[in-house]
Amino acid sequence: MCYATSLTKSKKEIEETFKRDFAVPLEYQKHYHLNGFGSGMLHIIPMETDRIYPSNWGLIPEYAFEDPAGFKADYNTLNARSESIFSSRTYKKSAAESRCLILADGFYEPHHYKSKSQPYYCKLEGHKLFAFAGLYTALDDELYSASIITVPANELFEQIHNKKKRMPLVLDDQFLNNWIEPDLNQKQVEELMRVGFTTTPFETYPVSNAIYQRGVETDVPEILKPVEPIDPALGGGELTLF
DNA sequence: CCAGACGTTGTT
DNA sequence: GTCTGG
DNA sequence: CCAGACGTTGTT
DNA sequence: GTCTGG
Repeated sequence: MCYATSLTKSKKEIEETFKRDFAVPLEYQKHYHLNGFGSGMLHIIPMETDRIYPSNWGLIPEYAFEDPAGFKADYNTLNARSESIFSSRTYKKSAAESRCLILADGFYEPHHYKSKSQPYYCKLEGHKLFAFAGLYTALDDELYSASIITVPANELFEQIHNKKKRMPLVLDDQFLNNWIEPDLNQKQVEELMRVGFTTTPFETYPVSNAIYQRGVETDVPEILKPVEPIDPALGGGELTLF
């Protein structure tokens, strides 16, 4: 998936880590569980801006600017598959011209076991900030829309996200600036998507199924508390290296 | 040719 | 706006 | 795990 | 009978 993320750090820590300021500081809010189907904002660094901007989650292509709500109702663009961004009518323009860094410090993946599902919270060692590779369009001067790129799951994430076996493209720190360089050609972007996934170890553990329920306030610190795994083969809490 | 798609993977 | 499918 | 599919396509 | 999807 990657239909839910977290960004729990302070404005100051985010600005220091990514060495850029918030363009619209008042828009920033921490999120412990930001649901892609909700209305909470992502925070992104669009190409050639050098600042951090709020962004709706779910890229609205330019051809749909007349009716963004109608488009959202018909098409799910929370994620964009790396394999098809250059052939997709919806994503190709952004793939070539409008890539972004999507700031986060965690995300949620569903794990399936005996016809049940349990979400796993996934974060980097030390709960460090990181950036997803993303695509965007500019809705106006201060608001964007964006999608998180997904790639085939690696050895860790195919155990966790064991149904779809996909994972969001978490960029290694060394590639952050590369991803938003304006003059990359298709081959270079494709190479970054192939080799850009972070080598930093992940820590993953199961959390409450409450994040699947409607009408429950899940965007609270307690949502990050580990719970008992339903799958005995996948322990929780340990550092998983790969 | 023209109408219609254009997207991805979630749970109860 | 542009591509795909019927 | 268990239920359900298991297939291909131009028509009114 | 065996694979896929939920």
